[in-house]
Amino acid sequence: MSRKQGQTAEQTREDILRAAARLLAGGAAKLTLEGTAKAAQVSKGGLIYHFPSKDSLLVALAEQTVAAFREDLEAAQDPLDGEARSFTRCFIRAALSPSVSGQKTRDSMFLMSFLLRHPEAAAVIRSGEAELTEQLASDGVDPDTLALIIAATDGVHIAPMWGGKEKTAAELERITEQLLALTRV
Amino acid sequence: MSRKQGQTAEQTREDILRAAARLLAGGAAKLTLEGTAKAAQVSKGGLIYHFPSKDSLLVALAEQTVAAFREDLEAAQDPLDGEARSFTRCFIRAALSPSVSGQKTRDSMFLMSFLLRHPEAAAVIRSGEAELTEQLASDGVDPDTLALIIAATDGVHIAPMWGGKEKTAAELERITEQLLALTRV
DNA sequence: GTCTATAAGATGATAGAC
DNA sequence: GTCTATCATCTTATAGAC
Repeated sequence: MSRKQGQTAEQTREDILRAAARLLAGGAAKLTLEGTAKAAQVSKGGLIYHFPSKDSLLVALAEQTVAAFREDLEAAQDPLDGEARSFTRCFIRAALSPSVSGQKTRDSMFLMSFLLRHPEAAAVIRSGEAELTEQLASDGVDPDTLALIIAATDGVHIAPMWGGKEKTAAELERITEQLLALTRV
Repeated sequence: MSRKQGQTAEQTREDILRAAARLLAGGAAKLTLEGTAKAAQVSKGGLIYHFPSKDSLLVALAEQTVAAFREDLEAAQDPLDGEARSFTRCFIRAALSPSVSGQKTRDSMFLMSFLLRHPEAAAVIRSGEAELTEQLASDGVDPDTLALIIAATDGVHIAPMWGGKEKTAAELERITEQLLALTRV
């Protein structure tokens, strides 16, 4: 009894991941298999066919999140910026670009903070983060300045969780400029 | 059958809140009444006497968290700093002082991100945060600079959740100096 | 490849003893 | 003021039909 007959297994898998991400983005306290299945318009059994355990679902979600930021990073590369410390500037633009930050920030922070409470998913996120931190550390920016840059980009994303308003594109632009300037001293 | 005979009700209440905070600080995915009671060395029934519902426990935890930061803020006031924008500097020192940040940051971030998923507790935290934001906004610092300061202090606290190492006292000092300098231009 | 049914365990909350 | 016992509900996961 195939409900999603027109779809490949891969498409159904993505439907499920998208549904789970959407539920968590809203700040839900918990994610249940049944609730996720309903939101993805799949039966609970159907979901479990694709993700044999809850952990496997959360790990897939974490992998998707890490991969998405990697793509944002590559999209933010500026072929004209051949100077020193260009990777750091690329990171700043990727982290603060309105297309990444606008609207999606609060959502992805809720998602991340949820995943970080589940050891297996947390390991995926932390290893992605460690790789990024290492790349940044070896880009030549003064360590204290780099610490400030990383803290500021993280902080921009998290503010909306406290209830702060999302930054406008103009505000993001001005923060981006302040941080970019720090890499050019 | 009073197990905690030597204690006042208030002391038992605090034992329970402390135990709950400790459990959540470790990044636990959920907080159960039974687990909390066990950690506080009280029976489940005993806990429920003090906190009639789980929500009431979480709200008390949120109130305690907000009040604690208020106290840190007052302790960070510098009677010698009578110049303009001194409240912003007070905030920077309070948020980044090693006694507040060291070791406690990751823990309190896990606690906060948990409470923010529970509407009633989240409301307490967000209203405390709104009050603080308003005080900062009216302290005279340029809005874009203030945005950077707030983002950076938030970011310093959250980094350890991603797996980043806690900042050393010296590193905190240098970030503090960079931010304080921004209020004096 | 997706579904139903159900087992097995955990959880929040109540009632009432001491 | 704190405890035990119990209930109703929810949740993950399995087994097996279609």
